[in-house]
Amino acid sequence: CRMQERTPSPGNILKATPLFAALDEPEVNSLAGRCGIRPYSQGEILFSEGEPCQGMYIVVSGRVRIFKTSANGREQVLAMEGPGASVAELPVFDGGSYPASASALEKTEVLFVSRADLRAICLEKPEVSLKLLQVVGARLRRLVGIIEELSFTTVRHRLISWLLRQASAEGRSGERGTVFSLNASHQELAAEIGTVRELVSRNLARLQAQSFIEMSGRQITILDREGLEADLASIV
Amino acid sequence: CRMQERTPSPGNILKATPLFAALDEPEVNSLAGRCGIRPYSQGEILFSEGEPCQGMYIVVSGRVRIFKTSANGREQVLAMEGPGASVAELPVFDGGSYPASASALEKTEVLFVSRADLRAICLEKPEVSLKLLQVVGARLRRLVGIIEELSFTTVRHRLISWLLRQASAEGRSGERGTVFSLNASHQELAAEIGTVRELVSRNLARLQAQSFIEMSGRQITILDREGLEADLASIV
DNA sequence: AGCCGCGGGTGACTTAAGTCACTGCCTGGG
DNA sequence: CCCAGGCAGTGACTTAAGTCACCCGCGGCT
Repeated sequence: CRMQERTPSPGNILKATPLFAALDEPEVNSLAGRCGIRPYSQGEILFSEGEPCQGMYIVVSGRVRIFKTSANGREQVLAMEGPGASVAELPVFDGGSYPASASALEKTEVLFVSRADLRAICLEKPEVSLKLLQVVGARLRRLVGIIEELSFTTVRHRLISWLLRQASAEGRSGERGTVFSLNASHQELAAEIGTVRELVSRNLARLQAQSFIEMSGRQITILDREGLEADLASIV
Repeated sequence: CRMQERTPSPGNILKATPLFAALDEPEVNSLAGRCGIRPYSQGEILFSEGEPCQGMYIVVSGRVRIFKTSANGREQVLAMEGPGASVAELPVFDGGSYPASASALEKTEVLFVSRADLRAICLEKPEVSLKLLQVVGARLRRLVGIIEELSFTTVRHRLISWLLRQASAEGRSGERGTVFSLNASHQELAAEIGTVRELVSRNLARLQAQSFIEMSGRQITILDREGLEADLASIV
């Protein structure tokens, strides 16, 4: 079902991006002329933490992963953004450097909007700023959620949350429960929930031993959704 | 040196708030007429997580603490805001509820700006939106910093960071090192660095035993700043 | 004076989290 | 076809983190 063979033009992308919904035809075209499409292959870095911020990115196709790296090589994922989402809107406005790094999870295309262009648009069309603030609000909520999970819960808890989220996002209902496939490696999953590979492996095994889930290959079946939810609630 | 006896008028406060620097005299007055000052006593709640967001607050005097509460009663501080800072700008724009709670750390006065008023101003004066985005950028950076600390470091590490931060913010240099007074209870400090009272107590004691710091009463002296910084860096 | 009650200190313990090392599997490239 | 390299599973261990219980001391209150 991958039918998106051709890259759309910058103009068409901008028109389809909620952020710029308030712009009219000539404005979109003017902006489109000044921002280019950049292709990235899997694993490639869009920008690294600490670099001066040049502008904002809009994901056209593929997925972008935003993350922090620790001194000893561990990673913590802050966000994953798919088509239509914007990346690094904020450093554009506070003049600082990028607070985290970004890489392409798969083959990815992004639209790049320079600092100056974005600021100009915001001054001209206040609705764009409001939309931006809305987008940023959602991002802030997610960060607060991460802090909450890291501060208050265990690895097991975070893993269960992740499984339930994944199941409701990508799961099809099978005869024995909701089924979905694990696209990420344990390593990657560990970075998303803030721990290390081994703990992901062990906790998954334990959940299977407790008959909460079943794994075969990259396939995961949620056998006991209520049980998992109860487990989340019960941690006192 | 507490000479701020009288509460200034809303208009004067707004004029002194960087956020609204772009507004001219009549605009400020118009806004001032529509927003009121609210006084809070120590420990009082401004708003609680999950409540629908009515508007934004600007701290006039005192300090506001923004925090999350866990099911078992633990707290995690997300931010502390003093005079001139704004609180809860973001939920105004994404229409959701407050993502965290806020309480007054001391006797505090805040200015309340309603959702509708703030949005109206942003549409009229795009510079205000840009300023808002800048403020929000700083907030986001701090949240990312908290995530980094929680995900990558230990309680000891976070405590040392806190001590060094506090020392450079409020410390006077004494003969044996930088001196400052611990205003917060161990309980409060624990909430700020994301742990529990007992660990704060023990880690402080251990730092004193290692001659990194000295405590007497609420007074803390940083005896070996370089040592503490080296300790931060050495955790591999 | 007596007695809360809060904030603080600490010993003893449990358990989660992380580290290290090694094994095995599977897959894609030569 | 075979082998290297990435991914995964797991045992054994160390240590940080948190929990529980109890004690102390001080300040305010009646």
